[in-house]
Amino acid sequence: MKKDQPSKIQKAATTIAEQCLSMRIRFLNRTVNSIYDDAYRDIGITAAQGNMLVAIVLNEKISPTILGQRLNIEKSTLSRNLDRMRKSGLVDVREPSSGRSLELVPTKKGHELLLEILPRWESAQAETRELFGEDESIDLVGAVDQARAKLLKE
Amino acid sequence: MKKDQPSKIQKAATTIAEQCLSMRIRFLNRTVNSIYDDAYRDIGITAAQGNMLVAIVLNEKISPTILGQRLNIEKSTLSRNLDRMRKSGLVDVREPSSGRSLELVPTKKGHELLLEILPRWESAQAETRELFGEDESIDLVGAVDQARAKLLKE
DNA sequence: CGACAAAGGTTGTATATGCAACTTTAACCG
DNA sequence: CGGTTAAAGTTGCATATACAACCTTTGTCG
Repeated sequence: MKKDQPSKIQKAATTIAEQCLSMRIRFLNRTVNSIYDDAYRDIGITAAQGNMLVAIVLNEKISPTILGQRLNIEKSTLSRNLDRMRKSGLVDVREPSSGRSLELVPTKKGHELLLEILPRWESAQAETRELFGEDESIDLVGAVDQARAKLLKE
Repeated sequence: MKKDQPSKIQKAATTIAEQCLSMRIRFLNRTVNSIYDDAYRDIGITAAQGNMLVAIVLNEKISPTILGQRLNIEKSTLSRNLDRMRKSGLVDVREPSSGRSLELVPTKKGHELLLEILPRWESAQAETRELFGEDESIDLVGAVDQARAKLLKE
């Protein structure tokens, strides 16, 4: 028994399903970040907050605007994420010492938390590599870092 | 003038920043999905909904539970996403004809929307490939599809 | 058959995200 | 120096996401 000829609509759906990057990146995002969220859960932070904390520790006094450019996070998103991190005592959001940019500074608690994060990160990172294969993981780092550099240059 | 010896904390932050997959996948997710969201905005859908619609068109009468397994979307998330798509007339959520699984069926509007989606998807897909490089895009599709298959087998 | 376990969904709560509109104020410029 | 512009942030609203707790109903099995 022959199937019906696939309609234009079916063909469109097939093409998209077979190639779509958005679909795959969303899948990747849900799957991988749930691994990191699980790993960090017992120390009361999320993957999003862990990542931001790392960036702030490496860039003391960075402004939200610059941090947002580096991570490509929209300013309103960042504003609220920082608010949560401030409320849970991970970062200080200091008034500008000059100009109009706020200054982000990790608190003592924020610094110390990094030592709790590290082993959990290692385990989540290993689990992710296991799932997606060593080689692909490495390519991903390179590809994203290259794209980030390109976006920052613009 | 010599810098201070980097502390254990600084080293942890550096290691994570240089290698973390979670951070890069979040970046990728924000960056790429905003391209697709922009492309679809004028037809009133999001990348998330476009992706789900494609999956439902290719799998008529699929149940939310199965769809959730395929896309690795948590059932409560899916429940609310489907609710929005039902409200905007893209899918019917039918009562089970047998057993207890709902049946998802694209509406006429949902089907027709795919023809509007296709050219917008092509343009977003091209823009994404441009940004991340042809080769990396191809690897990404392969790597994610492989991981999806692995997760489904479990 | 009747009790119970498990599957399928929904709802409460919270985080993460982005767009649009707004406020404030530094910075610039005539 | 005063007026305008644009940068930096915040707030309102909406979507996407997940965990936990719950409700229903289907199977199952003694």
